[in-house]
Amino acid sequence: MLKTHQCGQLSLQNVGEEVSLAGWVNRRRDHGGLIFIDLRDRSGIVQVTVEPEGSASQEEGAHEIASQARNEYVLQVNGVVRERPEGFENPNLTTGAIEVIARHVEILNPAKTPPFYISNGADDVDEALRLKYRYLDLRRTRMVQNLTLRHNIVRFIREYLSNRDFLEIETPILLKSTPEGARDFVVPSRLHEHEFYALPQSPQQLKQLLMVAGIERYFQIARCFRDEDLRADRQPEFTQLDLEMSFVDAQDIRALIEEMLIKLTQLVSPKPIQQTPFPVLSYAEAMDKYGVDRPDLRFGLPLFTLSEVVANSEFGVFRNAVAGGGQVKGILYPQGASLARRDIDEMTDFVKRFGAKGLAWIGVTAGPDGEGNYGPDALRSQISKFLAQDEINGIVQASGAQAGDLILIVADSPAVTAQSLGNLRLEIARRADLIDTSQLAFCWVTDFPLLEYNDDLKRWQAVHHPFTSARAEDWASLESAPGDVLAKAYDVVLNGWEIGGGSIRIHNSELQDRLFAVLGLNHDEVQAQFGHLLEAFQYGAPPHGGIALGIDRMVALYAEATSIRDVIAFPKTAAGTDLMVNAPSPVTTEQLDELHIALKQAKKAAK
RNA sequence: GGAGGCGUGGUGUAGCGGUUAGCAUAUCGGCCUGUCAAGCCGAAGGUCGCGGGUUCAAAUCCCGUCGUCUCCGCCA
Repeated sequence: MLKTHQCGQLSLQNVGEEVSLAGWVNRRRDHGGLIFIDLRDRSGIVQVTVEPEGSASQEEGAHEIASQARNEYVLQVNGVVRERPEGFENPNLTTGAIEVIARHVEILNPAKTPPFYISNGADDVDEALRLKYRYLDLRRTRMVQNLTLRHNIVRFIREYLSNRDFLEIETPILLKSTPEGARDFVVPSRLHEHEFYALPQSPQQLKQLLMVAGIERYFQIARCFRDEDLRADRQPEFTQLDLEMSFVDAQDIRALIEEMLIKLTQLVSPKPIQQTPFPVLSYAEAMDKYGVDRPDLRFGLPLFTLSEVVANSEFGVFRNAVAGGGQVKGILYPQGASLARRDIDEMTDFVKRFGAKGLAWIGVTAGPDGEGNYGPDALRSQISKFLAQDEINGIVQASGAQAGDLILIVADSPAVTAQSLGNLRLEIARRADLIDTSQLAFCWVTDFPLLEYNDDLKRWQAVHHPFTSARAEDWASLESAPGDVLAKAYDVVLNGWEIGGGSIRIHNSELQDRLFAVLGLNHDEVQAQFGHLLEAFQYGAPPHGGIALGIDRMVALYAEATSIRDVIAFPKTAAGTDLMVNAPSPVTTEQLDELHIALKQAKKAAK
């Protein structure tokens, strides 16, 4: 070993010891006589002090070598740990009470000047540059911390589940394409002309087959692949804690995961959990109150329904929305009644992104008059003149608005209303700074619909996936009222991010056949896609269910990163490219020939 | 597939129709024994992403294009 200690671990305990350190020059302060070098390794930073040339503390030449060192040079330093003289401690450094007086300094490797700052904590470097030089970006303290946190989280999960009799089992990466769900990444087969593997979107079918195999308790830290467009919280390849159990019901899995998340949080986060046991909301409740199926419970601002109040209003926008099967719902902007018109216009544009045609607003500037009415003097609104007095009173009452508050209203289809107000709720919280970031707000969302109607395909589709079981009492209405059937499915949500979801599966091939029939899949299609699974279920499949947690998102939340890219060592850009290795890239004609592949004219080249 | 933001010395940015393209920091040289965002003096460093257009004149306005970020669609 070139080193006896890690830089960041030295303390007053080590005073007097002769140590060998090796690491990178974080910063150098050359006073001509004295030279200070902040030496950095993964553990942290320690100050190396090189005394003037000829000092008894050092070998000949050490000062000269130290004066040649530059940022990011790789150094080995031998010297004695010394308590810093009084008044020269650095409280900003964990090792700030001591310093290492250099006896011998050696440059193990010089370094080019890095293309961006590594040593200053600022996070303001162009991300494309960080990604191109990711190996330098990862030297930064923040990134080392994120990778360490990720390791600790995964290690805890492995231990927790192993202690509960789970087996970690690997499943294939080269697998089979299924047209359902996300777009697959496909891999051409050399040995089988014109045939392809697909990378798994998740190990879903394999973990169910492991249950048929009698494994009973399985987990895997699994890489998953989906060829869909990216977002800040979505990468084409991502990591899930994939888990499946036999002989359980939804509550068992939820209890297991909830305990794991609570213990994990205690281990890796200084923040308290807002509420335990985790609140449980039905999907219907979540949509009604928050407009999303992954509510951020760190703040209030519930949506309220005004459909009944304005169903017969003179105001056509409201009346027609209700008459057409839509909804009129609102949200409160606390102390927003005096917002500039420009702010309101910005929020109107904001909800239009989600399909809303407009945003009605009523500023409540004063309390009601003696008869309980909110008259013109108490309101600031572009629509109040179209509304009857009792409608206005009803709206204010339903909103719970106090003087000074602003009521914002959307009238549209239930889907558009929910989406626009659900997102507006987050926007208001950001604008008014209402998000309590000192807590972690977990919750469960349950009782999802089993099926949703796809207007484009004119058929029913599985909301979760086609192996999800309906609630026992709902099987009877599968064919008669598919849209009303609720699933034994559950999502776990943290601070408004869906961090996981799962379900109890169908283990009975008769019920599975009925579901496929409702999904409009004919026998041949089912056999081609899922035949192996259905056949397996005929050999004594245990009742089973599971869950998958998004590791990248979890780590990002604990790390307070805004993008999962910051907790992935080598992530891809929003266009799915890797800027460091330059992927994807063309392959040679020889490679294509072996794969029996001919390329069509590229779209770009055709122009 | 669509919408929007950004692109100026290595890095971060100012400039938004006429500037010698400014500042900070990094880099290089000199001085310096207690700094920790060290300091002081000096130097070097720019095809203003790329292409076209408008104009007497473009970093600046317009169009296209490339890269990147965010969002919508998409993500069982």
